Amino acid sequence: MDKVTISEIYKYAGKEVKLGAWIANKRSSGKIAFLQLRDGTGFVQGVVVKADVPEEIFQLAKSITQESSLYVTGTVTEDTRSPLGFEIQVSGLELIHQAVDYPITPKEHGTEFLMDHRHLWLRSRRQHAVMKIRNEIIRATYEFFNKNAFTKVDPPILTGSAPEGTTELFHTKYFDEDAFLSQSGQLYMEAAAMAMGKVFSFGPTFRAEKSKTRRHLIEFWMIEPEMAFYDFEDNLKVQEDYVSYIVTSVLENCPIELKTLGRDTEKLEKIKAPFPRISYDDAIKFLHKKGFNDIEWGDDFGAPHETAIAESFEKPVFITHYPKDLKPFYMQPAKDRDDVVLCADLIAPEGYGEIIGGSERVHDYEYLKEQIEKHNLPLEAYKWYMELRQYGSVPHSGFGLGLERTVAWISGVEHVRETIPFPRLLNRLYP
RNA sequence: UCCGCAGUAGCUCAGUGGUAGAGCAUUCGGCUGUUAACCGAACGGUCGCAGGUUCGAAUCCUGCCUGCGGAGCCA
Repeated sequence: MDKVTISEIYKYAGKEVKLGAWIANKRSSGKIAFLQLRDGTGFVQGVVVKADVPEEIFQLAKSITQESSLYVTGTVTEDTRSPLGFEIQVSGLELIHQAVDYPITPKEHGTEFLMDHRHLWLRSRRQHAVMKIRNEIIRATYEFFNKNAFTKVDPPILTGSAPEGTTELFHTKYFDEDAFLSQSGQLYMEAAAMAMGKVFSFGPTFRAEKSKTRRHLIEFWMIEPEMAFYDFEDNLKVQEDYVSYIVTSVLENCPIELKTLGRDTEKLEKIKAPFPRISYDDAIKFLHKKGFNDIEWGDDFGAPHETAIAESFEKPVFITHYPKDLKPFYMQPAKDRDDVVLCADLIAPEGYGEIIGGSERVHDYEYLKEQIEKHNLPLEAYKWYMELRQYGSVPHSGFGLGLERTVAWISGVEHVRETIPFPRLLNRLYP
């Protein structure tokens, strides 16, 4: 008899198998019991017929509690009544551990309760599906960048200086020195691009902001590619190819998960490069036409503005050429005008907000020095960064994609807190 | 940090001045195709905390705590 997982059960139709599983739910009547089994690879129903098994097995099936663990033996049968297409006609049950009073019942629960039990909530169908989609996006990310000759480079997490200085950083100690948790690996990735050509990083990022919305986490994961000899246009091309690639991969490899989540896959099918673009100038005009009188040229967009722009497109949309004063010091100004920079934010459809921020970087030493001084940043801390412009400086570009926002959008879940196994939120450091 | 909403059984909620309620979970009984199974019964309470008004407060008032939604900022 083969020991199998639920994901490969379709290969064993008509055969007897053994399976390690947990009880997700159970229904029983006097002479038949239905066990909803899960093993981490999927969900399948075990059917226990009183007349076909020893009495103690049937009694065990009737009395077994939610989330108890057991070994199940039985014959795999095709059955159209099963969503999976297969069931197990149970012949034997071997209890491993009886669970008592599992807190997450089949009825509805509030967010606070579920978050307090996040370590158990992950077992549910919906959370399982989101984690599988997150994994597929991670897998597809490595595949995409490897196929396109990028090298993965890992920037440090402990840093001595603030890359942008604007957002709040987590402060810690590095023996006797002050240190901060990384809020972006970008500056290090620029150094890496000068060594390796095309690079990407994939790691955690920390922002000590008092943000409290469905798009924010205190600790989140970011993918940050950086490419030497790539200008603004080349950069956008990589971004739309990359985003299209991960959406296609999820559609191909996670159909059951998307169905579990009730995701409208027709909307995802449309996500193919190229993506539409709108300049900041035109976006302001567009908003004025839409009746937004609370915004003028030079103001940053708020969430309602972003959503209004995103809603007029079926694909993610690039908002390009923002005013220089709204953006960090390292962005390259446009060739024909000095008041806007060669940057783009990619706004996801359906109100999920900005998933990418990217730009062409300044490669002129004198101009960069001017900008650092203008932003009142300490030159000494950026000495190594400026040296990249003293030894064979080249035009280069890069971007950062927020993993959790991307997972939320592709999965169609409302809040990013469900897209990371153990979210760190404004009021949550546990479990 | 600001604005709004909420806190009652293990969970989700109803109860808006007069004996503390329902569904789910749990336990017991019934049921051969259930899909949040169903039917019957039992068990289950410091009504967030502190103070106040009142003959009487889950209910009205004040303060505090916690959570949720949104804003700002950002990925």
